[in-house]
Amino acid sequence: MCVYACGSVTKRWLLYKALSIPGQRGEEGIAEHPESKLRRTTATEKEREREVAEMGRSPCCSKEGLNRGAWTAQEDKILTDYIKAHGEGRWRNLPKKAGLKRCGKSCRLRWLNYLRPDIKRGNISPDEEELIIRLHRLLGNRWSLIAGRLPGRTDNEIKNYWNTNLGRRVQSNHQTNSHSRDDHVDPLSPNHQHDDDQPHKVESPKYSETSKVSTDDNSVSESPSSEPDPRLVKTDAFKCSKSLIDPPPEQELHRNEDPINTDLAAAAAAVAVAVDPTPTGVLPPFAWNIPADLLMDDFEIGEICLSELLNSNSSGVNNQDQFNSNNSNTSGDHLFADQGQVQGLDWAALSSDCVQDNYQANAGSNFHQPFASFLDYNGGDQWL
DNA sequence: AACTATTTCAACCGCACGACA
DNA sequence: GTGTCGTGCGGTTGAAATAGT
Repeated sequence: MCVYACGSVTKRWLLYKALSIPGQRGEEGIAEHPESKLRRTTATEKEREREVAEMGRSPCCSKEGLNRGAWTAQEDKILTDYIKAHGEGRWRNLPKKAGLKRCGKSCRLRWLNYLRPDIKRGNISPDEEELIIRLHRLLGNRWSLIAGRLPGRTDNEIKNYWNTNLGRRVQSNHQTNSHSRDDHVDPLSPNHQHDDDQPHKVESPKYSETSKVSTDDNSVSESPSSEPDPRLVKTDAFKCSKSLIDPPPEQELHRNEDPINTDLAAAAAAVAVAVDPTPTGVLPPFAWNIPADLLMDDFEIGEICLSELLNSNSSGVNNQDQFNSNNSNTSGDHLFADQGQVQGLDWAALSSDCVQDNYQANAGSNFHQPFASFLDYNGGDQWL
């Protein structure tokens, strides 16, 4: 348990520091926590690594002789200089070439989460916070997708922010709401006055409990009640994995998760990318698995079959061509409807920047209102 | 001031995917 | 079809910082 670890281990660590037991880590000789070192070199761990290696899958790097833990300024500089000179990628070989005693994975993480020049520093703004909440409502714990909508923010940062701030607030707000449903105020809705304006003491659950909210509980963290909001998005259940691409057997679907919410989440994730594809945006493969009738029923998108939207080329250059090509190739068992179903569709509207224009120009004639709101037009200039 | 409890967030881990041989 | 590699993702950990007593 984290509580135990944070308390007693820290105590022993302070004692350890006070006694100045020598320990070296990194080039600046940062002392490593004695227990963490113990933990990381247990026999079972080594055995597991060996087992994995014997099974044919080598570990990402040999962990012996590598620095771990916090990065030093010198290491940062070496990594930054190397990437500036040679570019990103080839992470496995990077440490050796750059002269770093680090795992390639660690280098990648350090670069992506900390050293990248476009990283935005500083606190999460109220606007960003609202965006995170709304995106989380749509996407669940798809941190990388959420981060993709927040320029300069990393998935790790957002994940941490959610786990330490928002998740807890969402949970406590939900409890508040369930006690006073009649007032029709959603404290986390975009229209609600921001919490920063009304500081209040949040009933602080133990940290470990907060973590459990997003991990052990298979539902979205704001919904512990017995009557989940049907729009809510499940979290763990729709991790982008093969299980979503290959439809599970019927009984599997009904095992322990709500397939509707699972598919809605997939739809939401796909739409979030498809509507405004970024250079890094990719169309999630599980888009293929979304039943068209389900989408039609739930989002009332009229002439537009959302599955077409989901399968539209994220580059958005010529979606009609892409559609035709996809349909004629019949490469997969995807869910394209009859092409006639989408006649009259403004293909250009499916490309990134045109969605907003189209909505404004047609006032929902092509994009029916529920769908438009699903895409989350913010009422101003800001689109999700 | 000293100690303890709690929170934050960078880093780590295992797993899964796509590409390729 | 299979195995390996390179990469990305989400969950978890724990050292350090901060708040509370």
